[in-house]
Amino acid sequence: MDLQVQNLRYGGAMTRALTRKGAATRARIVAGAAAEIRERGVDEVRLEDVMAHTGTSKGQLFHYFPDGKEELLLAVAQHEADQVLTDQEPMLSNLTSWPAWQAWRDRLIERYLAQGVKCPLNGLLGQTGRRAPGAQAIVTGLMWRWQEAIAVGIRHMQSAGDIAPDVDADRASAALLAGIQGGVLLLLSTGRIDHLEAALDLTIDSLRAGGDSPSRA
Amino acid sequence: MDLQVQNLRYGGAMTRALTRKGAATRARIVAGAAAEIRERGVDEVRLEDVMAHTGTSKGQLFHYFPDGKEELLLAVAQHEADQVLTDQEPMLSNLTSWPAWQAWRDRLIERYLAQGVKCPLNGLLGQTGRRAPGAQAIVTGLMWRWQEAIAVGIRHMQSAGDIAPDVDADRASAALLAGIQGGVLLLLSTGRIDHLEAALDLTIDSLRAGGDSPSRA
DNA sequence: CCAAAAATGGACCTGCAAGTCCAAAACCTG
DNA sequence: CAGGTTTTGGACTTGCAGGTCCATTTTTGG
Repeated sequence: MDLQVQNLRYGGAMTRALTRKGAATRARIVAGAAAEIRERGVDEVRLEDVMAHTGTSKGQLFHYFPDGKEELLLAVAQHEADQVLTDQEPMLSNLTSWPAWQAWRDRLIERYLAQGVKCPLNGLLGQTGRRAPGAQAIVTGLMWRWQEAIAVGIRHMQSAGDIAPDVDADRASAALLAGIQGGVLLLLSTGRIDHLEAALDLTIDSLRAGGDSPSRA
Repeated sequence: MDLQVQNLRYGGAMTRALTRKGAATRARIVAGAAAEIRERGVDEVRLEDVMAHTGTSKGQLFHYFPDGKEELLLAVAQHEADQVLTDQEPMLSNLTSWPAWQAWRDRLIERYLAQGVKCPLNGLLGQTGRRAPGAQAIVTGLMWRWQEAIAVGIRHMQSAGDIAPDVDADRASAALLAGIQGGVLLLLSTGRIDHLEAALDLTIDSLRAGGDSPSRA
């Protein structure tokens, strides 16, 4: 029945019977839409733009995304969310020494500096987030994975004696992630990278110094 | 010529000749639109919704906002931006002791906890931000005022000897603001207030402890 | 009380972008 | 190659939200 089938499941229903060619087209649409959205913002992108940019027709769009724009945006969101973490590798998974933390920090700065004002997820959160219930889940999942990766790094440093053992890794990683997100947000709105730098450096320095003074429960 | 006139200027052109009644109607539209947007999100709100919610007609909308939706959204953004800082008073302008910082922190938590998922500015930034050039300026201005208020608080604490003098107030306030923004963003996407709490508490604690170890230039 | 200006109501227009439909081509399997 | 399935192209429909327009009412200063 199914020959070269690639089941790509997202929300509830699964897509079936995708030919190799079909899968390629589908991927091309997602990638093209993602690029277009990064460039112009979510609500500035019409389906027609995606068609033009990817060399596809309306029939194809609705063939691969029967629920239309919403489903496409969901796929794009997933695509972009995965990209965010991938872009931080292998640093993010190797926070095992202070130079390694520094390298990760540098990668983040470099990446967002290059990206500039084009943040796909902020837009997708704001706009897809309310419409599609699934987009919320995608972003939440990304944040959770991100924070957990940081927490793993902190715990590793603790086990090596480089971070005080009384630091709450979960709270510290939550704070650091918040600083990153806010830094990116401020980069988006003000165009300056200062906040991201300051948040990263000060929070990491605080971990280095003595970390979480448990003055609060 | 002009009797009871209230000139409300925003971007370039100024609105002229506003009767008392007119000003009231205009204010009612802005407030109603803001409420509607907070409730449903920017792109879910149609002009018709605003009309229904404020008891106005299309003629009125375009009478007070000749440039249509864009101009209205700009006015709403300004309205909401002002509100953000107002909601933090008088705490934000009185960061003169550690209990005062704590009170400010508590107010922030309380406020955003109550507000929950309804963040007007995030949506307005994402959607109006790209369209209208002015919206970007509004948000930037808000962030700048916010950060400056925090910096003033830090400097005050330094002059009182409660924060180490080698702390860079600008960098520290930038980091704290980033933590707040990220915390709110994460509240929006995950529904949990943990990140905001962690960012606030850890950053303030770090200021309390010894602050900015100037290991980096 | 009058004339000018502002405020209001609501019918109407218009463009556009999402979504529908179907017929033709390409493709796979046996 | 035959028959079914997937893929593709593009014309057509549709709904709707933003914006225009003007006629009517209200307000205002003198």
